Amino acid sequence: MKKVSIKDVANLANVSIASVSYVLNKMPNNRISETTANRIKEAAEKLNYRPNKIAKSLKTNKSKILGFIVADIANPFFGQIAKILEEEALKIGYTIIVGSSGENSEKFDKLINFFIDQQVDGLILAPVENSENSFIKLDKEKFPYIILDRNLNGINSSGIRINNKEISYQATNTLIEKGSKFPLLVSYETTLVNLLDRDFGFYEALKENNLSETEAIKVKINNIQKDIFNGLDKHFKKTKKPDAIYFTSNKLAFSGLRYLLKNNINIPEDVQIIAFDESDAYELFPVDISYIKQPLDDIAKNALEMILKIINKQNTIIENKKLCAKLILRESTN
Amino acid sequence: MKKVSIKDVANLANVSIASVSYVLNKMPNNRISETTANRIKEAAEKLNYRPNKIAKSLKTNKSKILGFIVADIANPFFGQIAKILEEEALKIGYTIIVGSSGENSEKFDKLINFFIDQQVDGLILAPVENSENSFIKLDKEKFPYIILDRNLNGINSSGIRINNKEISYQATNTLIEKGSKFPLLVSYETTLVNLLDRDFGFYEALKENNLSETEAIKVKINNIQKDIFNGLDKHFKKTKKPDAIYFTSNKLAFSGLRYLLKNNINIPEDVQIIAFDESDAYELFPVDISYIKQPLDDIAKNALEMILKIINKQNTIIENKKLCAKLILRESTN
DNA sequence: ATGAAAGCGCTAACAC
DNA sequence: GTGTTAGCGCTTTCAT
Repeated sequence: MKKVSIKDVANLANVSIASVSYVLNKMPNNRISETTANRIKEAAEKLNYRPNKIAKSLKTNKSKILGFIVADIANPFFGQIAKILEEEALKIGYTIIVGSSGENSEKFDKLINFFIDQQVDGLILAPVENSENSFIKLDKEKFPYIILDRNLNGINSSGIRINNKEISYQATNTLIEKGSKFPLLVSYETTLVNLLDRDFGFYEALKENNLSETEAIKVKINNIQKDIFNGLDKHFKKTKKPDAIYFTSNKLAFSGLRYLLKNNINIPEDVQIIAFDESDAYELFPVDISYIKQPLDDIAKNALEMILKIINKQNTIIENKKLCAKLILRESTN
Repeated sequence: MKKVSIKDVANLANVSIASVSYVLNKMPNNRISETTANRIKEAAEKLNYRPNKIAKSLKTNKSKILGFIVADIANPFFGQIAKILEEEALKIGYTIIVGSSGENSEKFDKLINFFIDQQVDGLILAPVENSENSFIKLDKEKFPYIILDRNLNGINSSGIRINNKEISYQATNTLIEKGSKFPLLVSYETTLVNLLDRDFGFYEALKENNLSETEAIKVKINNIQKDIFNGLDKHFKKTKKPDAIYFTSNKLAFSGLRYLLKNNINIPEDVQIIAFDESDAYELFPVDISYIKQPLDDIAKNALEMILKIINKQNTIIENKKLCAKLILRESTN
């Protein structure tokens, strides 16, 4: 069963391939009479003609493929965004290819190259630590890309992010309002600015309320479980135990809650909890956890819109969109 | 900054484009002397030449892109497989594009068409209910594809699946051995054979042990939470309450465990639990849940291997690989 | 050992 | 209103 090409359609309809192309691409139709147009459409239908996108891409120099590089596609946060991205892209004839960097800057760079070789029209990137060089290269080649979710020191590119600092401030303030005197921060040991902003928001709230800083638990990104168990163990063996915890990511909350569960620490009586990110998993925890809900849908849709603008050169200036996360209060904060 | 093409490399190296192609594709090297080869490599390096895969695809009629259609990429089961698939594919120069059907046969068919138009070399498909026609069409066009995870009545295609019936039998048997007299089945109302097999395994174990069948809870795929809450409510208000539950998917377990938690039903004292699929979420549940672990890594790797074989016509017969899931026993079964 | 050239399927400028 | 044709960047056959 040979593939049918534009030539076959032209033959059957007794027209030139140019006419077929014109009709099937719905060009401004002062060309081609309605009768021939119909003849062409019928022929295409009859032969079940499927235009070859590869050939089209080669000619137009547009692949209509977008690359999306995340830290880990198996993380529901990125999974959810990928899903929406893919659905929205499909509607306008774009395809998304996804790669997982695993927080590794070499893999990250390799994926970028692979995707560019694949002739993607643009990239949506969630940077990893030490990936600055990848961005410098992209900028030098003027390759269309945007940054999603994260932030790199010294790299100023268009991107979609959320109000990390403000929402963290708000979350911490809430903990304090509800009575916390010794709130504990559990966050990453990182240089990623978006994550550091979450810390800043926390500390700002402390300062504002004249609370002294307790030593935060700073977790290595590839040693989450252990670092958290050890850290919490230390804090909860003190006489002055934390009475509230702010987890700056779903994965951190995950391990942390597990610790609290195993050690019979009561929420919210002994400690209040607020965690960044929504998670299905919270539903299986005995206490409904208060959390910060990111606008995943908006993030994905805005990202798509922004990268398309850049590809089509409707945007020459650097644009930074900051979307608003929402604090969802439940049992774990009274 | 114009893109550099094979022509530019040829010019700089003072050779024909054919020679460039030969050298860069590492053809059997009785052609081209080592000196010219080096000259070409240097030129390519210097110009930072990146072969255009689109052009190559057009010529070779191979896109090196594989389509992967799942029910929901945000479901960790599929997310995990997608991740491994993508990583393995990358190693051999293939790209994976993923689509989510949302259990909708129309969307499923649309994605297939979209991916074929995209010139994918082959498809890895997780069928949805009533998607038989899509497969009949694919078979008619002899388009390379394999089926993953699921099974459709009347469709006999190459695929990767697991021992649903056997492992379900084993799980149920375990529940009974540990003392259950009234095990309850919570599964889907579906025609998907792989899921029905899980039911069969359950019933077979009952029969073998001369236990009478309790009325199973059959959940509609788009109304999981409600159906389960209502179903369990009914069962736990009877005098003859279930003393063990077998959930045939992670999503079912999810809602079910939530019910048990909210209603203070003790595990394993009141009911034992076994659930299909691993889940991070179980880690936040007060009791460690026994579960059936699917060999995700093997599933993905075998799927890739199998579709490649079919694409390269090394396989003309229909091959069905059945991988073995593993029962992981923890607290919820004593 | 190397080059010339055809052609993959399409778009779009140009010709009539 | 419709056809002719160049050419996108590459692979590969055939010639030399």
